Amino acid sequence: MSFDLKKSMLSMDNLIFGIGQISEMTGVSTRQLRYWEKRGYIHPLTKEDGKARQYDFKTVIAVLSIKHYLDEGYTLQAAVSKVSQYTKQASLFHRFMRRQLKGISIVDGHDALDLGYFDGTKTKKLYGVINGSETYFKLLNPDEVQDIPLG
DNA sequence: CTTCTAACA
DNA sequence: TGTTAGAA
Repeated sequence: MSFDLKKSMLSMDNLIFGIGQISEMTGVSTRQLRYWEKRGYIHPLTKEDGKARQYDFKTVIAVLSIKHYLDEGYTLQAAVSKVSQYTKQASLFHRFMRRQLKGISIVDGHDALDLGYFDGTKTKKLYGVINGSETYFKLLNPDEVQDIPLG
């Protein structure tokens, strides 16, 4: 099987954690984690009666995020709401990039995101150039840029 | 030793 | 929420 750039870049999933691990990583008690679950705020991968819960990495991020807002003084409900908004935006961004990111190239001597053909003529591609902290877009013919091998 | 559920502080 | 008991 070949190396999947998008998968490796846009999904740091596949890792599984136990409730104790998440508790240690986030500072949220196992009691709280089970309570948040009952409230419908987090969802274990598996939830068979009497058996240990398993969580994915996304849940770790969610718990850390909720914890962050709780520490800021938000109520649990408000914290979850905040995280939900962020999660939705991240999901949209993720969906877009997963579809549009074709690879990494060199444009103007800098790293650039290959965002694919800009129009239906399949002549020019849109590149997102990254020059240090500065970024800008550029339309170029694919043969005008140097592609960086992936994987 | 860790996690689960349920109940009490 | 913390803690605890007894079972798994």
